[in-house]
Amino acid sequence: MDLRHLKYFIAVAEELNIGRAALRLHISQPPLTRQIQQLEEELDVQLLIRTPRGVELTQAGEMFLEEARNIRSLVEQAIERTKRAGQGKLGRLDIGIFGTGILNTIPKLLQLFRDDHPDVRVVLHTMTKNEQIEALRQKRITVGFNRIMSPLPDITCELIMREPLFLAVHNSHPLSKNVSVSVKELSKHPLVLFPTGPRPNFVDRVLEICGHMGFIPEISQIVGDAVTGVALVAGGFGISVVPESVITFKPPGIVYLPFDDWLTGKVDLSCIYRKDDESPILKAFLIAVNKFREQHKG
Amino acid sequence: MDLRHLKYFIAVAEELNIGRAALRLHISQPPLTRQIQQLEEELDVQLLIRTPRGVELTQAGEMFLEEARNIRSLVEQAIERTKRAGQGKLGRLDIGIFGTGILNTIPKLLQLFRDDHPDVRVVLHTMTKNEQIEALRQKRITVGFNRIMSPLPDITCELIMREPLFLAVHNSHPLSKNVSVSVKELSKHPLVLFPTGPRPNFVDRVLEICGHMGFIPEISQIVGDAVTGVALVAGGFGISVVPESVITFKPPGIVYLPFDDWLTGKVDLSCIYRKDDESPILKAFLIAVNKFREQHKG
DNA sequence: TAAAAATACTCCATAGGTATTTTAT
DNA sequence: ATAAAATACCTATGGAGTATTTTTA
Repeated sequence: MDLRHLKYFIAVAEELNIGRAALRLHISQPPLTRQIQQLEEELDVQLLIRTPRGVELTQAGEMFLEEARNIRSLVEQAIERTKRAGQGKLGRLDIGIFGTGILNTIPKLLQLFRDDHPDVRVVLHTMTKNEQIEALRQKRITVGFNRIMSPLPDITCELIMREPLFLAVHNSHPLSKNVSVSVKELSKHPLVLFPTGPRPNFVDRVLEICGHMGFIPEISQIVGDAVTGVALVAGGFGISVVPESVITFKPPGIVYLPFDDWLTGKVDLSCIYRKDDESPILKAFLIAVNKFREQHKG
Repeated sequence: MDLRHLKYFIAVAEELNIGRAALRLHISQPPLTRQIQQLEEELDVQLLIRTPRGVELTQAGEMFLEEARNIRSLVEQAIERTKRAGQGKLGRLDIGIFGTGILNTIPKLLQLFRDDHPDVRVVLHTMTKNEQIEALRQKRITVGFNRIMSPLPDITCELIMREPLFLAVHNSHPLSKNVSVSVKELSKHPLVLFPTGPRPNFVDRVLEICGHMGFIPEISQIVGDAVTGVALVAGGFGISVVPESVITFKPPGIVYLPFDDWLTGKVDLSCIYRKDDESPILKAFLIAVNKFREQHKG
């Protein structure tokens, strides 16, 4: 039995006349008769009662009609869903996240993606950079987010945006009276940096910037994440440097200041994915990334 | 697309290797490759990622696999259900009933049928003999039950059992002291008979028996059904004649007596159905009727 | 007797087979 | 270098067409 038999039987059951059904199916009457006979033979069931006016359905025929319609609609649905999945419109997107990107940028980007792909279930997984790479390779995630990325042969790293850095100080600190500061100020105060975990990371980026300016800062603490770092600053434990994303998080007493020699003071946010990943969902996601860049350029 | 594509795709998705799947399907590898390509082309979707080790599923492939399995099981179920329907094991049996048969005989017979056909829904419709015939012709019912039946060209009437008649008297009545009575006694007391409705019916059967014995009884009342008739006898309104089925209904004060010249005093219970009805459910029912007759003969 | 279904036969599209090539690690 | 998939080409099953016969109310 195949789907043709179902289609033919449904037509016959609806027309109650094999000749008319054949017309509707754009075939001639004899092959339709034979297909129905074949179906009856295969099922070992009489589906139709032949009358001189046409045919009528037996109880088994009624039952098979119902089932055939169910199958037909399930098949149509399967085709539809599969096509949509093939266009990246339906399915699941697993994303690895870590760090400050999640505070502002990533939600905006995901919003953009979900507007175009409401039926894709986006699942976020908090993991370190190395866990992301491992998860990408094992296909547990499709996309990761990172700031500092050494090049890898099998992973593509695509820049999403380049964010300026800000100084975080307590409002009791003398620097807090300025409207902007120089990177050189970092040499004069103990620094709270983040994150802990595998290097290189944002800590090294800050050290690199200081290096460009010709000094090595004094690090008072390295903490797990930006929120903890800012909380320490709010508690008077020194000053810190944060990407722009973080300034939406502003506990009492915290002041964020731009760097006036900020040209050097930037940090990237990138997304990473498997080089050999051709999946339509990833393609769709990268289109959203491009849109996001368009919106945030300049 | 047809069911072959689903079967093939499921095999490939399960083996994750086209060659192995082809072995399992007892076909060679190239046609299987082509069928899968055809499927992908038709759906305009990449279902498989070809690797040097075999294949793996894309997200769309995973989705289609799930759908394909659903369809396959629905098809299997459809075949199974239709076959069972074709054997009269599944479906619905509409039965027209009327009169005293329902008190004892019909329930026993239905019990027999349902033991063998638990998945056939038996629906009882109370209707007069003429309504039964009309309903049979319109296929609203498949079987009817009757006691007195004039032959019809399109309806078969099949005897189920021949029941002896009993006299129903009140225990204050002189006849109630006997162990059995003669039909002739019916000439000496006013008779309560049933049913009302289209003739000929049980009333005529009783008159016929009396006629054979050479007298015409005095009819005090004709009531709708046996239960009403017996109730009247219990209330002292005369005596009545009932088929054996009725004696399970025994209100206080009622005594049932067999006829000692009972050879003439019998009444039939028959089932009726369309002569041209070939449905397996009717066949199954008639098998149950035969079984019932076997059990009750002699 | 007339409308519909069934049968007889013919043709060709396509599923499947064999042999071989291409591909990707 | 190897295992698997893809391609090329051939064969033959069976679906569809035309003409005709059978059926039954």
